[in-house]
Amino acid sequence: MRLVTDSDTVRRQNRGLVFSALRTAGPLTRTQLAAETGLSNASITAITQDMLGQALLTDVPDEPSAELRLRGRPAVRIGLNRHAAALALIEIDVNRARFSLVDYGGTLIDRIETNLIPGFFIQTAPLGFIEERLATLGQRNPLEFAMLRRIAISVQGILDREGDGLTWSPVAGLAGHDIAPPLTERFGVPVVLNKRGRLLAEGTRWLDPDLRDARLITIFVGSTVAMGMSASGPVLGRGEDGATEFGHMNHVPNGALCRCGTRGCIEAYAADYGVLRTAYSVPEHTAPAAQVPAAAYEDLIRRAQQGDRTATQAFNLAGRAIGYGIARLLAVSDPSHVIIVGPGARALGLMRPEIDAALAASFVCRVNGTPEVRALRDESEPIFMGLMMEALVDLDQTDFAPLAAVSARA
Amino acid sequence: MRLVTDSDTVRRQNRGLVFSALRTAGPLTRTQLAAETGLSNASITAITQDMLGQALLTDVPDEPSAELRLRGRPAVRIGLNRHAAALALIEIDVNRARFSLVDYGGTLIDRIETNLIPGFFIQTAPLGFIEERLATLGQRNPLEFAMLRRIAISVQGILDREGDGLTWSPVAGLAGHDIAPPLTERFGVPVVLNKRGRLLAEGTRWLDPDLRDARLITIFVGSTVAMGMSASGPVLGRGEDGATEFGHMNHVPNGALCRCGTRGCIEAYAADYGVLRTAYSVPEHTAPAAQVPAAAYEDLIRRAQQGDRTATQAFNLAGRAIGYGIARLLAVSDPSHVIIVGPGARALGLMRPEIDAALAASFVCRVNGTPEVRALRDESEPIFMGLMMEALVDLDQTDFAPLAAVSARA
DNA sequence: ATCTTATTCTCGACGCTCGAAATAATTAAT
DNA sequence: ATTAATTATTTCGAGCGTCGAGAATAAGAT
Repeated sequence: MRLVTDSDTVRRQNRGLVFSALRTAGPLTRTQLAAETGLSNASITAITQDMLGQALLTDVPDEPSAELRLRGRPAVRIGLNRHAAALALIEIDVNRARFSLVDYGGTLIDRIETNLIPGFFIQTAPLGFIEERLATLGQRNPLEFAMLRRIAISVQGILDREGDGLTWSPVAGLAGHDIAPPLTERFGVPVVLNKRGRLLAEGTRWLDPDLRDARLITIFVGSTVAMGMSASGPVLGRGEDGATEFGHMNHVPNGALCRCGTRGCIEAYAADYGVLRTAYSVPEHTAPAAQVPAAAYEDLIRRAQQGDRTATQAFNLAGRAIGYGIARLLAVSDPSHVIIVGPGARALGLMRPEIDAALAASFVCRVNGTPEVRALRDESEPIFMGLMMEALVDLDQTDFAPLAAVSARA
Repeated sequence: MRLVTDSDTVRRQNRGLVFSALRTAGPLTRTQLAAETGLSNASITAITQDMLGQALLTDVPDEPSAELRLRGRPAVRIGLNRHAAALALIEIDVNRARFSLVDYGGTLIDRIETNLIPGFFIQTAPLGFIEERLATLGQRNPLEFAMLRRIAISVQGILDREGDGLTWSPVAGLAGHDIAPPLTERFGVPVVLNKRGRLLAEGTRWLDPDLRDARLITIFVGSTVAMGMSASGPVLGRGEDGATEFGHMNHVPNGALCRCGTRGCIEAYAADYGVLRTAYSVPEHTAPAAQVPAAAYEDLIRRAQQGDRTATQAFNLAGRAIGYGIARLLAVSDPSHVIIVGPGARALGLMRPEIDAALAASFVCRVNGTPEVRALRDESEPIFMGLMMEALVDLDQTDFAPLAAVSARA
């Protein structure tokens, strides 16, 4: 439902524009800011004056190495004030949890990392685990923690309707608890759960300027298969954000048994356990391994690269599952780029022939051409980036852009 | 890219709200309008005064049968002025073309209907055909045609990037021509091509008030299989609107030959020609029939309903293709309703067991539940409705909402 | 006629953007 | 050193659209 627009909305929108310009381009002069946002110089002056007054922005002393000094009044750049806020970012994976404290400028202040054994959250309640580590971060950085404005969590699985917890997760023991409300209660700030797949896509766009305007999907291939979509405009996927259950899209009716208990999911062919199962000729209806050692998967890739028949065949099947999955997705969405990330990215060369074949055999690709498929090795960086930028932009737009001007007092 | 917001934007947005309220609820009093839009009475007075002055709105004389007259100043309802504009709507199907002239209130003024033989547009240039009939409409209704503001066309197939024409269409001979620009040139109004699949979904939402807030997908099953999505917010599918190539989503790698030339499309199993091919045990790699007589398809439904084995089997395969298609779609989107329309809607009973089975076997349905699947017999009504409402709302928001106030002169 | 009541209109204030003109802070030229 | 030129930023007043409060309007009720 569209809402009434008034001068409040105008302020929020245009301040949002200023934040967004500074967030993407870094510190800018007022003149650049006017050009970037499309606002007039007069408005930029008014807006930045307010924001400086509220300590959301700060003057950036120009580097003295100003070689190409122009004539005229020197421009002074202003940027986001790092000390305006702090955020806690939490990444929960199957085998690792990472807690980061960052400031409003996106600088890492402190970090706690914990390796998790499979089934860890069956023993230990996730909420307590999280609270404890957040408290530690708070004790170690009391000043910054006082400025805490958001807790953002990256998770895998399916969120419940309100986004308070998970209804299902590949991380055993994580689903079924209310996570966000108790944390909000305890730390007094909004808590957001984000799907890792989408963050990956968002983060990838932030990290590569060439992709800033791309409509891209990322496909994580590793212990699971997960997809995320991201584009500069709004993107819809499941649950109105850009996260999907791609890995559990059916590939073959009644096919291989997946960790989720269903048969024929893409994941059952393309995740590490699926590839290993095929490679070792284990019947495809056999229960999947709970966890695959990274070394075993790496080893299989090496064997396939050296021409081992069964290993090659396993990656062919994986590529076929992913390829048809993408082809089917293309019937309802049209990304410009497809990026394969995670451990499986190293095997893209092995899977590519089958992926390409599947795409070539699809009607939409024949008519509209094929999106660019590429690999990206490290997924940890983009996920963190996506989580952080998502939270920062949310803070910009939701908390700071609406702030009314502090009227000047005599 | 988000744009600067100023008082112009405010006016456009809020006027858009007024149009939208009147468009969905019919004539309203100023007080109701204020409640519906959230604007203050003062603003509604100002806005409606302008719009009345520009003859976009008009007083609706209250029905004298005002039984329950309240005390106080009687409220006077205002509604959209039918005579403010006219629109030409064109629906092009495989076997029929329909040209309608409607007014700003959505009332049909005149209509030309033509049956098409297969391959008609190979003989006759589509553009000339369209121009000729539009000209006829203009001659028959000169007064209304003078108010023409839009030409909106419903087509099947894949639009080119600019939306000027089609790159592919199941209507032979229709693709490959520039259609919109010459029409704009000749008639001096914007011309929009809309994908039939999406219009169907939009129109269905307009026709059934219960579905007004649903996230729905419609699947047309007949001579083709086509899907559209529609929801109250923005919906993204292929090409950023809610239209997709669902019918050409792969169902079985290297499967039955589709009219599009690809193998294994859903359509190759579920469109009329696919079902007939299966029912008559024609090899699935045989070239599809160019057109299936409606009677032949009806007949097959009757035979299946009477228990004929091969006929039943054909509809089972069709249901399976559609069911897995929906299940795969659900991995990346989450509609609340799935509506089967077109000739195939009569066969939903025959296909439903396989559709339900496919959904039940999917992971997402097990976790999130199954969307409601229902049939809708007539597809012509919702397509026309969707085409009309789409064009009217576009006219409201694009042309009329931005109109500045006519400043009062002494 | 007068009172009551619901609807609509009028008026002044407020908040925001904008263009134009003024001011500020430099370098280049004299 | 002073002045001119140049670029960046601020100030000022106008314009526009919303809003709340109170006034005007047009009935029914008494």
